[in-house]
Order: sequence, then C-alpha cells, then structure tokens
Amino acid sequence: MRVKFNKNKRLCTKFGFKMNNIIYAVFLASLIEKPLYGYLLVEKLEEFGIKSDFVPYGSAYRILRDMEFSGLVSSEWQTEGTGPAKRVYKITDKGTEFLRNWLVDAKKNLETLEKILKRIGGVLNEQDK
Amino acid sequence: MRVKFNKNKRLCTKFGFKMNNIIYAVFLASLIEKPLYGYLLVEKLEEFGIKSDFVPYGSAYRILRDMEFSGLVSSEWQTEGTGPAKRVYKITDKGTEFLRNWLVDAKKNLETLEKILKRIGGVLNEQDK
DNA sequence: AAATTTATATATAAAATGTATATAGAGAAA
DNA sequence: TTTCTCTATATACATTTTATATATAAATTT
Repeated sequence: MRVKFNKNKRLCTKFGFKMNNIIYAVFLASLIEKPLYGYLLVEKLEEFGIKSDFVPYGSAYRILRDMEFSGLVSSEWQTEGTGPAKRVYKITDKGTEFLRNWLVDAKKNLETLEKILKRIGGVLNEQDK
Repeated sequence: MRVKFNKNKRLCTKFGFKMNNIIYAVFLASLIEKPLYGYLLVEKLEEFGIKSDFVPYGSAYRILRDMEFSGLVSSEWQTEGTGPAKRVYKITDKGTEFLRNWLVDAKKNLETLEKILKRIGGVLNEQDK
C-alpha cells in the first residue's frame, strides 16, 4: 500500500527539498494557473527552470495520484479532442492552502541552507589563508 | 553491499539537498577545522544551525564509514584519554577537493531553488488579485 | 551496585525514487 | 496498409535513502 502523502511528518521536515517535494509544489502552482493533465504538467516544468527529464513520467503520474489521494487536486477524464484520453487535474482549496504553507516553510529552509553554505564557505576561505 | 558514496551520479545531481548530502558537507567542513570523532561531529552540527537530533547516530556513523570508503576522510582509533575508544576522523585532500566542488554546485542549486520559489510566489500573488 | 552518559556499530524496516515495461489512440512515413 | 513514432497513462519492480531498534562496552554519576 502506498504511503499517504504527508501522513508522516518527516516528509516535510528537515530541509524539505527532496525532488518530489519540489515537484508537488510546482505542479500545484501550475494548476493554479489552469487545469492540466500529467503529460503537459511535466513539460511545463521547464517554465519553472526544471529540466523535464528530471522527473520520469512514472514518478509524475504517481505524484499526481498521491496528491489526489490527499485531496490536494481532483481529476476528470477528458475524452474529447485529439489523441489518447487525458486525465485532467485541477487544484482544490486544500491544495492551494497546502502550497501557501509549503512556500512559507520552503523560504525558511532556503535561508537555513544559505547560512550553512556561508559557514562552509567561511571554513574553506579560512583554510586558504 | 553498501553503495559506494558518489558511485551513482544521482547522489549529487538534481538539487542535491538530500539531508545526508548536507551532512557529508558539514562533517567535512568540521574536519577541516580539526580532526574529530563521530559523536562530537554530530554535536557540532548545532554550530552550523542544524539540530543534532536531525541526524541519528546510526546514520552519522554510516555516513562517516561511507566517506572513509570513498577516501574523503581517514580514521584512527584513539584509545588514550577518558571514556570509550573513539574513532577519530581527519579529512583527506580528496575530501577537501570534494567539499570545494560540492559548495560550487550547492550554490547553483540554491539559486535555482530561489528562482522556483519566486515563481511559485508570483503565481500565488497573481491569484490574490 | 545500579543507572546514566559517552561512544561505536549493525540489522531491520520504511520511505522515496528510478527503471522497465505494458497499453493504446493518433498521425506520419514507408 | 502496416509499420513507426509521438502522445498519454499506468503499474511492477528494483534501488537508494532514511529512520528505528538494538547490541556492545567503557566511564561516570547516583
């Protein structure tokens, strides 16, 4: 049985910058702009500065299903139009709230990381003297 | 058989901010200042702004052994002095070089993350209008 | 003498991620 | 027209990463 997203607090503790953690956020941000299906969401990563082959489709679809299971997004089959059927996702209120909170935490984590890098840089500079 | 540190490029690709990745770097930075044993290295994390209970001792000792296996540090038993025997680590030239390279990458990754967060912030602001 | 702290180590379990493969519609090329 | 490629989703399996639990033992504190 797959683990529920965010069931375990550890998922978002520590520095929270696991790859998928960021992908959750970017997918949600994309979906705020407009509903989209998985394949396009992966391609849209480029707009956020993430090479789309960083995220295998297998992972992307799993992330989306997990997010739906957690109530952050909802989905519907779109059968009209050209090509194979597409599962179109849209963000829920819960998803929007989640993203807002995630961003607050992420900013804090980024600051912490910045301090750590500066400290490490300081140690290396000291050594050069 | 344990996987060799950095054998798989993935270990340091993507955003590279997995917890242990940061711990490798902080341990190495600590060891540039002076040789230390595992137990104290964990306690020293606080100086870098990382709560030491973020890293269980079990993980810390494994990280140190992995780093030794990869030639980033070397170790010796210290039996004199008070308390149980301590395995004292010191950084190697390879370790120093590794840390310098890691820092360069980490800074780039941090910038990328910053941009992503800004973009997400932008999407959320847009929604508020 | 018993409990706690310091110190290292390993085994096991759980969680996260990556790779491989299956399916199938639609359009292009041979 | 049938073969190939692209779009699109999905799942199974494998690997990697991380956490928890436990074992050992010297030294110190109660």
